[in-house]
Amino acid sequence: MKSEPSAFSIQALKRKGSEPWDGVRNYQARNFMRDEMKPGDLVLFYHSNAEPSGIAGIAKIKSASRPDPTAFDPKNIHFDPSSDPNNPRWWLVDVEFVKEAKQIISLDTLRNTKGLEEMLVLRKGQRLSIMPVNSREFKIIEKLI
DNA sequence: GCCAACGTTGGC
DNA sequence: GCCAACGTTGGC
Repeated sequence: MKSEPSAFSIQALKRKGSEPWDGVRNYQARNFMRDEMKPGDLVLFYHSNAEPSGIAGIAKIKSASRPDPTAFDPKNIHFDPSSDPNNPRWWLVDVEFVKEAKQIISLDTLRNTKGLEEMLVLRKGQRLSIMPVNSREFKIIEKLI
């Protein structure tokens, strides 16, 4: 799961303990949260637009998916007037802090680590903010954190 | 700050 | 259903 640290960092998650992953307005990313993520699933927390960009820690899915309340709040920047409360368009999961990396696992490091060649986040033009990681890749990265 | 890559919107 | 225009993402 990606986040710009200037907006919400792994340190912010550590401080707060957990956080509703609201504001996602991309259908593919929503589908991962709504349909695929289950409480207890582990997450790589990625800092985008950062210095350096890379994996900043590990988090865990805390809740089952639920409608994103910010979509119904006209004052919220993520308000979506076409999302019907009776048939919510946008969903979120609550994410819980697990671990902060001793140092960021940078994109450069990821690219140079054997076994991570196929990682989605390393693909050119990949802008998706939530994407799956396979368990083999996860284990390799877990050792680096 | 630049800009390539991509997703979404809306006229037709 | 096509596709140009537009907005956003995110590495650099």
